[in-house]
Amino acid sequence: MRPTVHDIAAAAGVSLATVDRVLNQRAGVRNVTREKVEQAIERIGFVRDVAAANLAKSRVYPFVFILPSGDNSFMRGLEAHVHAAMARGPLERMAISIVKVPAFNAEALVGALDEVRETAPAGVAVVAVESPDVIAAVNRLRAERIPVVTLVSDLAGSARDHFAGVDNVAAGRTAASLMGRFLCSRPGPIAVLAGSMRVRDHRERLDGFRAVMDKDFPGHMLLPAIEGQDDPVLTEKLVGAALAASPGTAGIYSLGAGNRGLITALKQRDSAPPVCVVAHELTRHTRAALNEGLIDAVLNQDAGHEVRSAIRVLKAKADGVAVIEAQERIYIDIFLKDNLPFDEGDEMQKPEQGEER
Amino acid sequence: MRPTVHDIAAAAGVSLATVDRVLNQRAGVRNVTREKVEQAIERIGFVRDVAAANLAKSRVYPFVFILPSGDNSFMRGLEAHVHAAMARGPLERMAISIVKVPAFNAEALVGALDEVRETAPAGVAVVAVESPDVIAAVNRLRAERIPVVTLVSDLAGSARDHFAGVDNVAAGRTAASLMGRFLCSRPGPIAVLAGSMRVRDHRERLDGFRAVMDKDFPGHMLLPAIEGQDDPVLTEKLVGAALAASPGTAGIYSLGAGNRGLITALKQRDSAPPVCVVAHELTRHTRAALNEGLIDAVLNQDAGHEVRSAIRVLKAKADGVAVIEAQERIYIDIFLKDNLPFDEGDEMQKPEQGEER
DNA sequence: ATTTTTCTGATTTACGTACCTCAAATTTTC
DNA sequence: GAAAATTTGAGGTACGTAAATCAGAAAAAT
Repeated sequence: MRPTVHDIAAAAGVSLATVDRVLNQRAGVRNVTREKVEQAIERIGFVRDVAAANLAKSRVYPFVFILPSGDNSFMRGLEAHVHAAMARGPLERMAISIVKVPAFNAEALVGALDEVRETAPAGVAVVAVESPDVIAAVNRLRAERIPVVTLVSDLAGSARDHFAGVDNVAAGRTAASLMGRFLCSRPGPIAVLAGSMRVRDHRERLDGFRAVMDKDFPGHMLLPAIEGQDDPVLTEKLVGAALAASPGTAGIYSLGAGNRGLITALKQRDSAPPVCVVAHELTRHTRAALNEGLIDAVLNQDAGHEVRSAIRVLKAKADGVAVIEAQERIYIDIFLKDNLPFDEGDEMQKPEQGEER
Repeated sequence: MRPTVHDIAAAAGVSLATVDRVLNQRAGVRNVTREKVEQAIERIGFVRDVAAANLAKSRVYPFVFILPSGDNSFMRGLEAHVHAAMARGPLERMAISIVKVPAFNAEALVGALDEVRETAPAGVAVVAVESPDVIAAVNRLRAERIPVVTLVSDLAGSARDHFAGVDNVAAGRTAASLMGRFLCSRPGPIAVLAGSMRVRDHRERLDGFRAVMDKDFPGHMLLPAIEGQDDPVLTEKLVGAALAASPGTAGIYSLGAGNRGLITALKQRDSAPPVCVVAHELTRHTRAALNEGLIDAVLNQDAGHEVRSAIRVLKAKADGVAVIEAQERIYIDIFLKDNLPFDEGDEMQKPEQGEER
């Protein structure tokens, strides 16, 4: 049987009340006594029964997710997963709430972070925007011992506890590696399609992609990035124009949110020589395109994993329990048409009105 | 606030004792009363607080993992992960134990399953061997409402609750797809290296591999499978011989446990024309070979994920709680040298004395 | 040495559920 | 309609921890 607080009291030769004072860092214990108790805890290997403690405290964990608003459908998918977690929240004594802020707006994010801090939550998950002010705001949360997890997009230089997301440089490198090998030394320039170059994860992907392309497949020229602003119509137009301008284009790396427009553009040139396409995020559109052979590979980050991982980490941090690092590492999933997961139960991956990302 | 048993009693107009009798399916309640209580539960949306219930019951979950013995290092890695879970077991009221049976011995497995059943565990995870007797033994467990999860290797036709493992046919298909594209229409036969063709997951991988090769890359002949019995020395000899016999070999698919011998054999022919190699399971040997360019891609199943997933599912089933299907799907990880996870905290992936699988 | 302050002990209640006992009420059986 | 059997109610204790009160002991300050 696991030792209990009573066992500590007995082992330390003090009363239950004193043990409680030490355990819950209440005032009114001399240092000598405190040390005696702490040694006893160490000696008998006591670990607090978190479930019982929560029951006694009738504790709920108020967790806050700060997400960008707007119609980025990857983010909307992420939000759907947070909602799913909210629904099962009560079962695990969690009260998850969502705060939305305008995308890529550091000032608004700082405001949200500070407001959230006032409510003294048990943990905060945030899709970070890079800025010194945001770093400072996150650090203010940490200064009040509120656990912070960055989601999807990390915040380098901050005191955040954890990052729940993929290594985007590695993702870009992998995309280049696949692309280069799939091209089979067929020459021709490579087009890059992004939403906007002002987003860190997109920049990182491009950096990784370019690094491997330059090093391992130097024969290919990288065309300047097309910025489709995640707009299907605009993207289709720009991609069509780019392909017309460089008819010899050998490959396209779609590292952002423009897949739907990209796919439409690709369909309109079926007689043209094939182009090797590597895209990000598995949605119903990219899935279909993979199956049709329009897209050769899709790199995916599992939003559901990211959300659940963030919650697990927040809870562990709130409880002062160690996290299983290996469990919380988010892998880049590589999908070819041959290892697509079955559809069932996949609603979350393909938001209803969602575009491709 | 969540409704409690007291709320049920009030809502149904009965006493706490009666609510308790209904909730815990004790005898001595008329059907009319039972229905009244059940309707009240439904109406106010009561869900049992599992943590409090477990506390009251001082419940521990005795889970049993039945693993094959022998020196298959993938299995030993799996066992290490089970041990890791055992260590954190008490924290979550779990008492995990391991039963080892001779590998691929259906009779021994049946004996183990029946013996385990006697101990009335809260759940059983088993690396299945395919046989009607094993199916029957698993069904006997299920008949006593003991949750059963198959691990790594599934048991088709049984009443097991869940399979914690990858889709090996899809893995084989993916390997073929990568291999075919990486070969860039370079001709030549393809060698297949297996441990033994009597294992279901190996067979499935080969089936998937062959299907895609025949369909999408019909130019390549598949050489008969080399069975290296997971022995490094034997494997090295056989692979060396095979490469010498077919000097034009374009690719090697290592679908089993022979990676260490394979790598040694590959190193001894550095002047020979390059061979495209796709292997299974990321270990320190395959990782190094990836980095050196000896292996082109590694497909991996994350043993840690599988173990933790199995435990989560067993616990959920034992509690009568729904599982999050999307969370429990084990993906095939594809590793190129560009997306290898960092080393830190990776001990479990590379068992100390472990060979390549 | 006395007062004040600080520390410690003993005890109680609570969290939500499980499980037990005993008596009372109700239904069934003859 | 009485006896027997079944069903229900009321109440308590327990699980391991938190949090509180209040009295008493020890230390510090005067």
